[in-house]
Order: sequence, then C-alpha cells, then structure tokens
Amino acid sequence: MKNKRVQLNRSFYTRDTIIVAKELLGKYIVRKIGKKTLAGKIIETEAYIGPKDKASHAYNGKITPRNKVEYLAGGYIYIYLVYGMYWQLNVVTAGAGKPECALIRAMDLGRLTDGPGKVCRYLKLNKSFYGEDLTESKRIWLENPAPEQARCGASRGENGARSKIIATKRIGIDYAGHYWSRRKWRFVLKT
DNA sequence: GTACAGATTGAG
DNA sequence: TCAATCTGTACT
Repeated sequence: MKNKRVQLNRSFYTRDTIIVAKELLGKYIVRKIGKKTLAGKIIETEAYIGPKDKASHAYNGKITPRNKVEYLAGGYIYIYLVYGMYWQLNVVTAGAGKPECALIRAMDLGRLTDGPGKVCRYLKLNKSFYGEDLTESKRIWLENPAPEQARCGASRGENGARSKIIATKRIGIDYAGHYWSRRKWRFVLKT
C-alpha cells in the first residue's frame, strides 16, 4: 500500500474555491514526461473568484477563447501566457458555469519553482495543456502526499496538522483596485 | 487592420 | 527600479 496513488478526483475540485485553494497546499503535482516523472509539493496558491472578482479574467462574466475553460466544472487546467513569456498554471474550481480557479504559484523545490512562471517552466507546461482534465490525464495530475513523502518532507501534508496556512494579499493585481487587491486570497504553506 | 496592457521574472 | 516579449482584447 505504500505506493498507493491517490489521483484527486472531481469532487475535490468542485467545491468552494477558497477551500480548494487552501487544500491544494501540501498536495503533490505529478508530471510524466516520457519515462521521467517530476513531482513537487504545492506550497503557494491564489484564488480567483468568478464574475465578481475584478482581478479575475472572468470578471463581469466575460467569456473569451482564453478563459472559457474556467466555466467548466472543477478539475481542468486553465493555462495562459502573461507578459508574453510566462505560463500560468491554474486549476479550475467550483461547479460548471462558475468561472473560478486557483493559481498554482509555487512548489517546494527551492528556487526552481518559487514563482508561477517557474512552476510551468519546471513542469514543461504550455498551451497543449489547456483544458487538460486533471482527473483523467496520464501526463499530469494531483495526488495526496504518500505517507513516505509526508514523513521525509517538512510538512505533514494536508489537514494542516503540522503545517500552517498563511493568507496574504494576492500578487501583481493592483490594477484591480484596492478592494480586490486587498482580499487575502493568496495562501502560503508555512512549515 | 492597429494599439496596448498584463495573475512575472531576473538583472541592475 | 525596469526591460524583456507576445497574446488576447478592444478599438478603427
């Protein structure tokens, strides 16, 4: 049982976005590239809440070819390019028709993955992952920490028994105005 | 068709 | 502090 794989299923993602964003902390992203497997623990996320969040791409119910995947049920990948050079990995959350998502900002691999652009560079993600189903995909998915990993790592994994979750302001969205940029929807796992 | 801002990063 | 770099979006 010790290598039991727990690919997170749909019901994990189709809940309240704030809850999913918090519970993503401590989960492992597993990425298969040919015969290689990359994996890392999520230590930082941000929540973007549908039409009402001015910082969200779906603010005011906007639907574009870029963000339409946000309107699917939770568990799909929303990936897009910012500043012309950096991919941003988001996990769609909540139910179908609710354009909410959680941005994966960092993983526990030191400076290799300490920013959202770096996470995607490390995992070799690009537009071909747009709309990828994390509950079905054979090349990328999320897992609960294996007991072995939880023991080795600094964190106790989910449930926050040993780890603390810090909520802070989101990054880089000052254009959305004070109200939204002040929401503490960025979650960091402190170990 | 053109113009321009942006959920970042890394160098200075 | 600031440039790199280019897609999506909003305009004409």
